[in-house]
Amino acid sequence: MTTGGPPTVETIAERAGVSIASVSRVLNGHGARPDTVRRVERAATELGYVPNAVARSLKGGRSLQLTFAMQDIGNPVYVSMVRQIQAITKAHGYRLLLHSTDAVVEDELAVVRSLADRTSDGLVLCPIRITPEHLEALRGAAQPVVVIGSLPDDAEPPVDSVRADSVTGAELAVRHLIRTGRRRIAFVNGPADTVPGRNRYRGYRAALADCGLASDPALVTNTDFTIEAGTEALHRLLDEDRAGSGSGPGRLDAVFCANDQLALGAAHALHARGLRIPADVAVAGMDDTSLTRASWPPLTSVDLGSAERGRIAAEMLLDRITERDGTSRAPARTETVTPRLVVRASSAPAETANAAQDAQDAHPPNTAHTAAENGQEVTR
Amino acid sequence: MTTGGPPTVETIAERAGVSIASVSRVLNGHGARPDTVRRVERAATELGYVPNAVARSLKGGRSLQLTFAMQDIGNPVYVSMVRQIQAITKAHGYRLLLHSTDAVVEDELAVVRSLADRTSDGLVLCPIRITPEHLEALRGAAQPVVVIGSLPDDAEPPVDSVRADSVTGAELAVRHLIRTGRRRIAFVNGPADTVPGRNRYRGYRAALADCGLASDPALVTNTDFTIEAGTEALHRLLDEDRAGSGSGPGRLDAVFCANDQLALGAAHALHARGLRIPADVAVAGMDDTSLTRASWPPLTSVDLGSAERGRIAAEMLLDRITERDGTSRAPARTETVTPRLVVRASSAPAETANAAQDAQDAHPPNTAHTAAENGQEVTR
DNA sequence: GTGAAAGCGCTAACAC
DNA sequence: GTGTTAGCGCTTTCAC
Repeated sequence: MTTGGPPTVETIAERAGVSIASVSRVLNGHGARPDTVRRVERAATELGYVPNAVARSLKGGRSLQLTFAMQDIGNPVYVSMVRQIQAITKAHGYRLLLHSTDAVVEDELAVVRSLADRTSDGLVLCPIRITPEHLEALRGAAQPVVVIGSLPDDAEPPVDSVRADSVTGAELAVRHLIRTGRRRIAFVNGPADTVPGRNRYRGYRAALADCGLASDPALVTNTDFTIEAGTEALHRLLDEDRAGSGSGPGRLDAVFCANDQLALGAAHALHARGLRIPADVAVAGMDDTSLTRASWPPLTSVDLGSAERGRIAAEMLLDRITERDGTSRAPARTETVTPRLVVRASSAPAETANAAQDAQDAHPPNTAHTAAENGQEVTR
Repeated sequence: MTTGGPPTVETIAERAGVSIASVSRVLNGHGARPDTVRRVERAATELGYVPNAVARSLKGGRSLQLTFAMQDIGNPVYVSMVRQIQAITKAHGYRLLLHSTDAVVEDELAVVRSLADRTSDGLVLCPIRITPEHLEALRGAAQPVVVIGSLPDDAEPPVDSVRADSVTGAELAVRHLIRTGRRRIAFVNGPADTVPGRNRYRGYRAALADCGLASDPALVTNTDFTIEAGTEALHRLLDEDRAGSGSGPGRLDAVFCANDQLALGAAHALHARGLRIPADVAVAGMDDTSLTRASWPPLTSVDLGSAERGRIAAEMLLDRITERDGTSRAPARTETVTPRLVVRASSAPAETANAAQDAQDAHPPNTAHTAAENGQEVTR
């Protein structure tokens, strides 16, 4: 008999005068006599019945939940990923579990291992760094995993992945700065011992070399990915640049930064010194976060496709999950998202900067031009 | 017997040569003979056993999951809430489900009702607006709910809630602007038909009145909570202000904005017109999001405690959940978070602004002073 | 088309 | 202490 708790199939069955099997069938639309359908639906409505999803999961072997794990949701890059992932999982009837690892490796591994607790049908993971332990954990994952980031160039990667092409991205930005007349281009990079740090530096060097410009080590610096660090780094570079101007070809005329936070920090340093952006120094960042529009002048940035990576990761994950119901398992895929330069006022050519400034009075320079217009610039 | 699937208590029991009950006891630390403990733990380790959390939930009646539902994670205010909530739920052994309602009322109601599916042990809800349907749904919620926002001032509110005091918050900002010498203070507000919109306007009016300043309707405007809307709104106000300057006491010397996005937009308009911040026009926003430090000069803003509201909401929810194991149900609580003014360079006094500008060359004006210093200013 | 019954994996009485 | 057993709420054979 039915107790005082929330209604269950049994409660409905009693009320409708049928068996619990019929209740289940009607509720899942598996066909029944019209009369039965009517009585069950009536009872369910009257009792305000809501199926117990946990019991369903246990029986069905699927939780209808997906997990997204990243360092810290405070980073705008992850915010755009979450938005995409959330939208897609929701559209497919999955709930989204959010997990912040706070950049603790052990926590990342724990997330992968906890896939075995059947709480989640799959995982999108943004690791800070891929260690051998990661690879082992991924290989033994109890549920499908998609990694956002760069897996080692292995013959057989353990899981699907989506990566940004930050080498090309950095090249795009630096070429753009050169093409618009800049010659002494500083580079404020993040930590050197990370994959993004290395790749963005490679892109910077490559673009300079391709355009026949020497790369001056005094113009490159590494620091943390924060606004404050960017400000401090640029003050330092400017001090040194001024001090050594006797030997060098003159003051720097552009700053390329490894992400938008650094670029904003750099812009602050320039403002504080009374240097004009872009008339005196052009500035460009990476990631094309919402900060680009918060900055004045609006910040040129390279969109490394954080939203798109989120979307692709979610889709890959859902593919794997539906695939599993099928037969064979396809080999792991690796997708690379094409970067896109978004030009805004912070990198307008120096010669036309003043004219542009006047024009801004009427039309604030929020209009962005993408690399589509100058796609041919991208050679690689 | 055991099939090829993932290991279960039964698999372990067979391997350890004990009953499944003993396995369960050992795994939950309920005491057993040392020998039994050893054998079970050994078997579990060897098999890489991970308990099925879904089965546990079904048996235990708790999912160990909590839900946070808000409009859109893209809004920085929600990001700081999520961070806090995530940290607290994690510390208490709960997973966090994220739900974006996209400001669709029907979706918000669905979230509340879906608490009956036992997928989540509780909900923190940030509704865009509280309708009678909301109240009804909240009253019948199958699990504890905490609302972040203003419930109607009812004798018995349906659930716990945490609210910001944006009336006082707006007053703080406007009083600060007045105290630092501003007299014609414009107000760029969000939509007028929302609770925040109404309250911020009340605070603005109250501060002006208290200081004996007339409030000029021509200085107040309503628009959307976006950067672009802020830019457009301020251009409009400036145009009108200039046009009617014959009758008015002169051009506006400060802008108070109902959130940081609007304030950044307003700052863009000022920059585009060549007006200096804060020398010509002071700017202040609300919410104290990360955008305040992205702006140049750094933006004065009122911290309405989004992080703290998130923290309190999560704690209230956990209280309710543990309480339920106890006896009686305490009446619904309502907490109000005290706003805090964070003064940055965008609102430095006009007279000293130029001197301050020079000082910034050495020390970028990132140092913030909180209302703690001038707390007595808050009279209400 | 419908009902009886098994079983998803686990925990907790209950007897021994 | 330990094993047997019931049962959380649901879906799905399997007979009828």
